[in-house]
Amino acid sequence: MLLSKSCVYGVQAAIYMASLPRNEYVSIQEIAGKLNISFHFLTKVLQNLTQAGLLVSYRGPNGGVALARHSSAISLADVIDSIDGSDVFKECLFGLPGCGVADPCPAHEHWTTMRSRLHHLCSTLTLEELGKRANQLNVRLANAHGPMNPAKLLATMNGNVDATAV
Amino acid sequence: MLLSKSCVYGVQAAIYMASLPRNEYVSIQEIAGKLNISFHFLTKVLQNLTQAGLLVSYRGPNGGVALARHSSAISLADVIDSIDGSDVFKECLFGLPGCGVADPCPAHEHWTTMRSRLHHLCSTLTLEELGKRANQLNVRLANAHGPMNPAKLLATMNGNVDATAV
DNA sequence: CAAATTTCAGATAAACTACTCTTAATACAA
DNA sequence: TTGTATTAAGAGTAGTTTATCTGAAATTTG
Repeated sequence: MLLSKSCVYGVQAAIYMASLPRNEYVSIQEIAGKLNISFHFLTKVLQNLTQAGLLVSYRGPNGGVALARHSSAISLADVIDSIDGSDVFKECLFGLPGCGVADPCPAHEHWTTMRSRLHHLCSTLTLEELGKRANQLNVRLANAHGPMNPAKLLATMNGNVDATAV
Repeated sequence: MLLSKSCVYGVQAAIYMASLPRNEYVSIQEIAGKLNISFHFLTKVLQNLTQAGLLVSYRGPNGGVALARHSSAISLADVIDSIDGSDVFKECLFGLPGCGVADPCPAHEHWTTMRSRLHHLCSTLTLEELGKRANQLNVRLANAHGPMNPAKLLATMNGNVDATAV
């Protein structure tokens, strides 16, 4: 996949925070519960975002994490950058180091135009917009709508997905 | 990265074959040598391509692998499909299973247009074109121009890359 | 037929990613 | 001050990907 799982978790958490009516401290436990993500793992992921200055954190009762800026001032690219690094938007399609105009790979020209479009999309997509969409009917943020029970789990394992493809 | 390393190796090998003046059996050892890839690993990767019908193989002296069709009839997407699977061009940005019009993620609309562009690019980029480009001056296919010696390796580790960035 | 060359197939090892667990540090509340 | 809730930090575990190695099967050449 384009993004690492850590990165996806971070993005999902950020969108969840942006989807709340007000920007306030939310405990990581709550976020992990809503998104069905391992609490301990999410903790580590969100540390990246606080260290990058995208989130502010507060320890102790009623503490948690909150967006450091208004959701309209944080782009999807900001979040991706902080977790997976900016290589996603810079890398050669074949991962060749130093691939550039002076020493290109065969797909260089085609890929750079593609890649800059991708970068532009992620840079202009703000958490505000994504949060608004997340609040719309029939839009979901995480894997399952609720906690997975054994029956559901078995159903998905048998390929019985509850939604149609594109 | 978007593509797995196995997939990149397969693509590089396919482009190398397409860059040759005539389509003939080439030993995997030769390809691995030219591209600085582990011979045994490349062998396993190319087996995927032969099983997918993109290559034909021949055992014994003067044997090897060759393109099963004309290089203009094999797209980059064909090769990617055969190794990494077609999920690359179908997957949700966040990897949510069943993400579609009925049950979308917040980024669904934006991502699908992006993804279809990517798919279109890879489907229309043929090995013929990529092979031609590979034959042009200053275009390279693989990681290093020659085998890496310890001194070179050390130099790159110190950030001394022999090519300029975009 | 024997020897050399090559792909095919499977076992093993190393490296990386994803995840879990434990212990600290911090802040509030009774 | 003691207990509790919360993030921070880091060590440890499991699974996947990447890479290496060995032997077998196939095919040509002498």
